[in-house]
Amino acid sequence: MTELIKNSNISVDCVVFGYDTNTKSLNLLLIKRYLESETDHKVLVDDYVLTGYHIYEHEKLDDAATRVLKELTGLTNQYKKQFKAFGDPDRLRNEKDILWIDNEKFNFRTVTIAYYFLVKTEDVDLTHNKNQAEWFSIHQLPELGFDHKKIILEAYEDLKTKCLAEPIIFELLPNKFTINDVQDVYESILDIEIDNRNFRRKLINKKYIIPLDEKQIGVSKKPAQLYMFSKDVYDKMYEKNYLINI
Amino acid sequence: MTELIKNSNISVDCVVFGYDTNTKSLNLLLIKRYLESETDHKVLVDDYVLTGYHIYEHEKLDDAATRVLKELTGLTNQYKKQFKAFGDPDRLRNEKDILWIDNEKFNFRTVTIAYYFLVKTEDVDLTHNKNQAEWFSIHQLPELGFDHKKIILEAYEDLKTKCLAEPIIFELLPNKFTINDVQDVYESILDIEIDNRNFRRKLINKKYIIPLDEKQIGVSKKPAQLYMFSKDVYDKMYEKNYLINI
DNA sequence: CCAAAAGTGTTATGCTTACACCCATGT
DNA sequence: ACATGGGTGTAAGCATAACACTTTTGG
Repeated sequence: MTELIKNSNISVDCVVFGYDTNTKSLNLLLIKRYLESETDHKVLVDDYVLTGYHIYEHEKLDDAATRVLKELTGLTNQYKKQFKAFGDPDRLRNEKDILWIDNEKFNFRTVTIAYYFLVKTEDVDLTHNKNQAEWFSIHQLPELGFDHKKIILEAYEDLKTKCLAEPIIFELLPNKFTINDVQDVYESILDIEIDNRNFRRKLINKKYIIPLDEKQIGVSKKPAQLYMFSKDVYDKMYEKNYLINI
Repeated sequence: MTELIKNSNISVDCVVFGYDTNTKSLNLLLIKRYLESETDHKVLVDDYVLTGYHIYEHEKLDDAATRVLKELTGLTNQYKKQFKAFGDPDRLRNEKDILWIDNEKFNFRTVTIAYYFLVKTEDVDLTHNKNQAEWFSIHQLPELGFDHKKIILEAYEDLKTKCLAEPIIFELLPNKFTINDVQDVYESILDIEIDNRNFRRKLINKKYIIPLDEKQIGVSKKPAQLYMFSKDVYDKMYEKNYLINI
């Protein structure tokens, strides 16, 4: 199995952003890290971390990230961005991290290549996952191990910037959505309020936001018009306009 | 010397962008890679690569990049951005790379953390550098080893995007510059033409572009007004305006 | 006085922002 | 009929884009 030789000092870590259409909230998928002392059963470590793993000797970085996401969520083909490498020699040297690493036997000096993924929480089935994975609101994170708080915050900053410039927002929405759905996602990610009339006009004017011959069904109030996003149209009309905005 | 234990499978590579005010061109600093066969003196490898090196066991990634830049140029405190990690298992496995690595004895599976730096070519003294470093126009690159062409192109794309959104352009200019100098840098980086009247109005209206009581001297035609960029003013007035621009 | 680069103004258009009420639907 | 969220219009201000000539200086 030469395929499975690990590079013990290089890993990928995955920041999994999940948007929940029901609660209209941006969430983060974290896994539990728990360790008891063998002698007196004292709780040594009890917090959360990002999902991640070492890269294999013959594996591309992107493939390692995709593998790690798949193991946790079963999902493939999700939007993925490699956004930063973290390699501070002391990044795994907090007290709890040292206890954990003694137990798990990996390298204290591990450089991690951090990715973030965009998924819909509804697509993830957590009922029988063995990692005790849970969704947490981006605004109410639990205690985090390693340097994962830092990684998460940097991923979030990158996401905020990126969703202003590229149509990644639609990765977090179902294929058919209402204008207000889109507004809700922006408001959740950016943590701002947006004027509905202006937002609506702006979006409807985009040629790649295509109204469908369909309205919401099963909704208890006035059903809203559904739209789809056409990546084809977007890609065709897209020309970098080089607007200097400093 | 435990400080100097190398991580033989992790490196940093530095894309050094240099703007030459005289030729008004964006350049790249590359070092020569040359190898002859010991037996018949046939030229085995003769091309250029980015400057880079392995990281030391107790060294931060940023510090490794800074060290590498300093060794090549003598410069410190330059604008620096870690923009991507490259870790394809075959990234160092072209024919010439294999010959080179056999000679230099490092790991075929090296993940490199790529940085780019912004410098002024006039600040770099290449007259007695031992790496045979040379400046090349970003639009006329020589043959490049490893996956460094790919790394350079991705750095350049990132630079183009970033200079539209953040005032990094001034890293490439002297402290005192004319409005036309700034326009020249934008035109060089973005490879576009900009209307001088519109550009001038736009820049002069920025509060952080401060006119000095000085004009160009030693210039053979009408001397232009000099300005400076105030990072303080910029930072103070800067508020993220969350303009959705998709 | 000439060459060269610096510098200047106007108009049209489109996007952004601010703002408050009516409408359609399911229950 | 009513509660709920969906949906609509206008005006002001600002930034952008297009466009060509005059001014200043050193030589």
